[in-house]
Amino acid sequence: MNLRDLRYLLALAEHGHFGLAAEACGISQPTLSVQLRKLEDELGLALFERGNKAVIPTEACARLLGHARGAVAEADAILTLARSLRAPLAGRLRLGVIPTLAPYLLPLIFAPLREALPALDIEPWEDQTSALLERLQRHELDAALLATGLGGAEWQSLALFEEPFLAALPPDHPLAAREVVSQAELARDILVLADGHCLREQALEACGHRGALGGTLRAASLPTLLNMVAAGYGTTLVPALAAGAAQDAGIVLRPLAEQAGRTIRIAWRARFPRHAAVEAVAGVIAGRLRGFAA
Amino acid sequence: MNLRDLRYLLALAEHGHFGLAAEACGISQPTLSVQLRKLEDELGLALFERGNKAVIPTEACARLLGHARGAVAEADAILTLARSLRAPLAGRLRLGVIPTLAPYLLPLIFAPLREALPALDIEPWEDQTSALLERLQRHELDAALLATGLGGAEWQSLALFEEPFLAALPPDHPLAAREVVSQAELARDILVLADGHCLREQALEACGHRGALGGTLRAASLPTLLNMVAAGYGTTLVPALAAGAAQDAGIVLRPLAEQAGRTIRIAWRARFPRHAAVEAVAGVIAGRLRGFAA
DNA sequence: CTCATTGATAGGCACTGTCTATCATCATGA
DNA sequence: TCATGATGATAGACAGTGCCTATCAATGAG
Repeated sequence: MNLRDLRYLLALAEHGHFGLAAEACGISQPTLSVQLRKLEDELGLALFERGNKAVIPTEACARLLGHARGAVAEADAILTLARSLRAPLAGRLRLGVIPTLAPYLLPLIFAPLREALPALDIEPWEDQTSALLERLQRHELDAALLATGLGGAEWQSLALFEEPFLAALPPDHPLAAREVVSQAELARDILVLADGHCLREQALEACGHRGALGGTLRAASLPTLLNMVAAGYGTTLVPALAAGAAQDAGIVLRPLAEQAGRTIRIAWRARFPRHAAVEAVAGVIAGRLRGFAA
Repeated sequence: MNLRDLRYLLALAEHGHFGLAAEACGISQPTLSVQLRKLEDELGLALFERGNKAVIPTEACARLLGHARGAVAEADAILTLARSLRAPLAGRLRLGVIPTLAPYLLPLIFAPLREALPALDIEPWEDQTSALLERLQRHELDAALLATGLGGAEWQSLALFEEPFLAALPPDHPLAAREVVSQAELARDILVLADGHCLREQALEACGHRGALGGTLRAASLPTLLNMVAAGYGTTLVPALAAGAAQDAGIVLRPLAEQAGRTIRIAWRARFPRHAAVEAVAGVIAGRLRGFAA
């Protein structure tokens, strides 16, 4: 049995006339005769009583018609739904974002994304890099905004923009009087984020620290870290997008003597079929942040 | 798109593995690969993300799966329903019966029919011959029990049994003393049914009357006619199956000098596909009434 | 590095859905 | 009564396609 056969069945039941039903189906009358006979043979029962003036469904046929209509309707629903899903730039896109980026970047890009890709429904998910990659691998995310490069043929990624690091100092800190701060000076009383944040390692590396800091306070989030710096517990490096939040917290920002920063990338599974949507999102974000490093 | 394709789709979504899904569908793995690729091409979207360890439905696919399940379920319902409808001796059979027969015959045959054809659901409909034939023609009845022969290639019929006529007399009627009553004597004060009842014409013909009776009382139904005879308004002919009812009404019955009666037949449209059911019913009725005329 | 697993591809075969042409049946009307 | 038109069924030919076996390509494990 076939969806086509069911369409023929419905057409014949509706028209009560082989010729007209065949025309409605876009086939010839003999074809309809043959196909319907086959369907009757397959089902093992007479579906229509052929009269001289009319072709009338048998009672058995009448009881099948509802199901036939149901099957055809479901099939049509699939076709319709597929047509609406076909546009790669439409539908839900689950986008992971690391915590040191999300609160500062997302407000900047939501409006441009909505304007450029109105049919794309972006669903953000904030977590640390390793968690995001696991979710990507489990198909629980479609793409992620990260600050680390990643290798392996299973991943694909695009660089979006460079985000410089700035020295963050309490207002009464001796270095706050300088125009420019060197990493070595900053490193003496630097505070960093807790384990798992990629910014932690990147900040340590930028300052020349190699191992972990013993006994140093560690903040669980960037806002907390900024508050600790503002309260005079030490210094830190902040990514440039968080500059506004840092200043609001009462922190003094200074450029680094040796420029340092991180590259924000968007990453996805290499086999992800809707990579076109990801690339479109990448284009919008890169466009919005163009020239940001300067 | 095809029901088969949808079954493949569901199997692959369930197993997440081309080889296993193909085996479940009873086809080879390459066939499943090809067919699924075709379905993806037709729908214009990727349905599965092929990984090295697993084949995972895309979100678009997940939204289609429900409809696919629906379509397949409806198709299966058609197959199941067809299997149960296939038995020709099952299901509803709408059986017309003329009014001068129904109340006397039906009580006799219901039990044997239920026993012999338990799956057949007989739905009686009482009306006069012409109305029954119209309903048959409109497919509102499947068969009818009639007392008249009927010609034309569009009809088919089987004789079931002969039903003799008996002379029906008021207890105090002069003829009630006879052992046998001749039609000519009976005809002098005969009462007949109203127009439309086939028994009216048959009774008149049996008594030698050719035209209509002027000014004679006409009963709308056989029970009424029997009551009129019992009350002494005149005589009549009753079909033998109504003998019990006539005697209950206080009527004296006598055999006719020249045997007369009517043939009860079952009739159906020549093209009716379930004629096997009608013929089975005919067999049961004929068997129950065998030897009735004697 | 080698081997096993998994999905994709190629070529060939058989089935079947479709067409045109034609027939059989039946009702209608001159 | 017979010709005519309408309707569905049948026959034969052809093209499309679903399916198989054989094989390849990519990937991951030992």
